[in-house]
Amino acid sequence: MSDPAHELLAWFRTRQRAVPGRREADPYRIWVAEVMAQQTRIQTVAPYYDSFLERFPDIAALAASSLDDVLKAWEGLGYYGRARNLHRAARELMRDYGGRLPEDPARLRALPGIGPYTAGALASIAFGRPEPAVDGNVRRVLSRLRDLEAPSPPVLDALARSLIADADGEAGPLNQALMDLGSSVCTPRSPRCPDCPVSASCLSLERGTVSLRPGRRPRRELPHHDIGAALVWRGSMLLIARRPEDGLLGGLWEFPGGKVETGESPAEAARREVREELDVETEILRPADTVRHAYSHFRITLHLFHARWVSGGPPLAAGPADSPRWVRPDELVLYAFPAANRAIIRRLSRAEEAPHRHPGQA
DNA sequence: AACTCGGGGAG
DNA sequence: CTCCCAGAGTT
Repeated sequence: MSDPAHELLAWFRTRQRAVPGRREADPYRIWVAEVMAQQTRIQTVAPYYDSFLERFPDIAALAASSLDDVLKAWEGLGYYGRARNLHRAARELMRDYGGRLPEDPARLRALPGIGPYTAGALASIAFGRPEPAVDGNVRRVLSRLRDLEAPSPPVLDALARSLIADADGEAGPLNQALMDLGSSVCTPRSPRCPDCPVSASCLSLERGTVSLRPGRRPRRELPHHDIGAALVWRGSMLLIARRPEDGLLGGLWEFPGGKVETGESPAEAARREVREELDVETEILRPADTVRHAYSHFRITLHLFHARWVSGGPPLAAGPADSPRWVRPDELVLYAFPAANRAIIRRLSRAEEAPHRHPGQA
C-alpha cells in the first residue's frame, strides 16, 4: 500500500540540498529566504540572501533602515514591491509584535508581502505548524499526483493538508519535500519520473498525462516599446531621478526618459520627457547606448543619448533622498537602478577607463 | 478572475 | 526564441 507522505519524507531526508533558509532556525532569516524565493530561482537568490542578512541581520535593523538602502540590497532581484513590503512589514512587527514574527498563519497573512504561500511556509517551516505551503512546484506535483488539470487553491490546500495529516507532525519537511520534488524531479518539462519517490501513487503517470498537468494558460504576445532617455550632463555631473514608489520598478532610480510617441524620434522623446517630468531643458548631443530588455508582459528598446543641461532642474547640491538630483558618475553605484539601466552604467564605467573627453565638458 | 509586477536560467 | 519560476496585491 502506497504511503506518499512517508515516501516524501524519507526521500527528503536523503537529499537535503544547500538552500537559503533551509538550515536556518531564525524565523526572520527563513522569512527573508521565502520572500526572495517568490517567483525567483534559487541560484539567483543565494548571493542576495547572504549579503542582505549581513546588511540587515534582524528585524530591528531592517526596520531602522531607509527604503533606499533596502532597495539597493534588492537591486537586480526584481519585483521590487517585495523589498518595499518587507521593509514595511519589519516596521509593523516592531510596532505591533515587539520585533518578532507571529506564529499564527492568519496574523502572518496580514503582514504586507506575506500571502497564502509565505504564511504557510513560515508557519510550517519556522514554527512547526501543520499548514500547507502551495507554491508553483507543489501545485505541479499535486496536479500530477491526482491528475488534475487546473485545481483551485482550496482543492490544492485540501490535498496538501491530507498529506500533512499523514506526516507525523513533520509539516515543514513535508512541504519542503514537495517543493524540492517539484524543482528537481517533477519538473515542468522532461520530468524524471523513474527517480520519483511517489511515482507509484501518481495518477498522471499511470494515465500518461504527466506532460499535460497542470494545464497552461494561453499567453498573449508581448508588446514592444521604444524608450528615449538621456544622460544629462552638467559639467561632470549626471541627472538621475527616482521613480514613484507604486508601479513598475517603484522607488528605483533611473536616467530620465519615457516612451517614444508615434511620429517622434527617440532623441525627441528623451528631450520631451526630461522637460515634462523634471522641468529640465536639454540639448541632445549624440547617441550613447542602446539596450534591449524583456519584462514579463512587454519588451523595451532603451535608446540612451548624451545630452547637455541647458536650464532648470534641481540645485547641484541636494539632500540624500532628493529626486531628481545631480551625481558624479562614480556615485551611480550607490543608487538602485533597474537592470536595463544597470547595463548602461556598466558599459559607461568601462568606457570611463579609456581616456576621453566628457561630452558635457567645455 | 484578471491583471500587474522583474529578472534570469533552462531548453 | 519561449517558458516559467519557493507569489502577492489590486481591481
